[in-house]
This record gives sequence, C-alpha cells and structure tokens, in this order.
Amino acid sequence: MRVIERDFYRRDPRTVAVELLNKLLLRDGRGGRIVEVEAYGGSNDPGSHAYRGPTERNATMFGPPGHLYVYFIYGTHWCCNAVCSEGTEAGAVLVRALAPLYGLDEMRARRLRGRRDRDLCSGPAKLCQALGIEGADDGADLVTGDRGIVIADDGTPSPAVPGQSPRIGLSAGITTPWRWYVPGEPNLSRPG
DNA sequence: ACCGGGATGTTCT
DNA sequence: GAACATCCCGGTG
Repeated sequence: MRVIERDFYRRDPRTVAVELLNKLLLRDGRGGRIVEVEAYGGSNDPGSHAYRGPTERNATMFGPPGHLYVYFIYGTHWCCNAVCSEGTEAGAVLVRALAPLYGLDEMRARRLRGRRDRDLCSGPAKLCQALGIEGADDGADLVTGDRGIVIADDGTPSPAVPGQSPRIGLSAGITTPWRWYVPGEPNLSRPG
C-alpha cells in the first residue's frame, strides 16, 4: 500500500481519471476502492467549475496538483475531486463511487440511510458522507495526508478496458464522454 | 422496478 | 432570481 506521489496528478485530468480507477481513497483508515470517476477542466471544458475562471469557490482547482477540491451542491451535499494538471489549467477528477472496503461500521454509522453496503459509497455525495469529507477539507493535501485523506495504490491495476460514458448531472459538457468506471462493478452511482 | 418531485443553501448572473 | 458535478422518499406497476 503506497500513497500516490505528486507527479501522478501533474497530468491531463482524463489521463489521471482512468488511472485512478482501482486506487484506494482513504480517510483515517476508512474508505474503499475508486470504481467511478469523471474528468473536468483542462482544455476549455464548459462542464467544469473552472470554466469561467478562478473564484473563491474553485480556488483549489487553480492551485497545485495532488490536493482535494471539495464543493457544496444542491444545498445539502459535498463532493470531492483530486486536483491535477498545472495551475492555470485547473483540471480535476471527481470521485463518483467507491467499493467500500475499510471502516465499514463507521461508514454505516455516518450514512444513516445506507442500509445495504452498496448504498454506502455509490455516489459522489454518498462517499463524502461515508468518509466524513466536507467543506473544511477543501485544499487537503493528498500526498502528505495532512488531514488524514490520501489516495493509495495497493497494486491492483486499473482496468485494461474501463467502461466509458458521458458525465452525469450536467447541462453543459454532456457531449464529451469523460466518465469512466470499473466494468461490472456493483457500487456505481448508476449502472454502466 | 421505475419514475417524479422536494429538500436545501451557496454561487453566480 | 436561477442554476446547481445529488440524494431520498413515496407513488405506481
């Protein structure tokens, strides 16, 4: 089990997204395997929060790679991204689903509505709730683990042929298929 | 199983 | 004032 180093993130978000599949997202020992991701930003992406330039909310996206960009959505939910690319490119990878592996009891307790284990982390806001990621974690360093949040490699390779589809929940930027997932995985935010 | 709508508040126009 | 990288619940079949 090795924490992923900074240079991994210093690339195009689409490349990073595919390679993040089957890595581990962990907070204080709880978490699981990344099974669904989406890439944002980079070259002129109208679906990205960074599209209209830096603001107070998206500042972390314009910062150094290897940090966590956390945003609040629909008045109730947090979602988290791994920042990649170099500063002005403002790329990021949204983690959309985990296969839960560690700290199951604690994740169940944090997600009162999650009856079945497949409800724990099968969505971008669900997994943040299960792991306890929220606004205060925006900007956390995934390489040093300064707030207990890391992405690690346990030797499981990314799928040779990942599933691919348009991104979910957008009104702009739905034409580009920048969502990837582990084929056949039951813990997706929605089927393939 | 599938579908429709409400919650809830920050961000940006 | 509208949009929003979502989730949950209660309807119906």
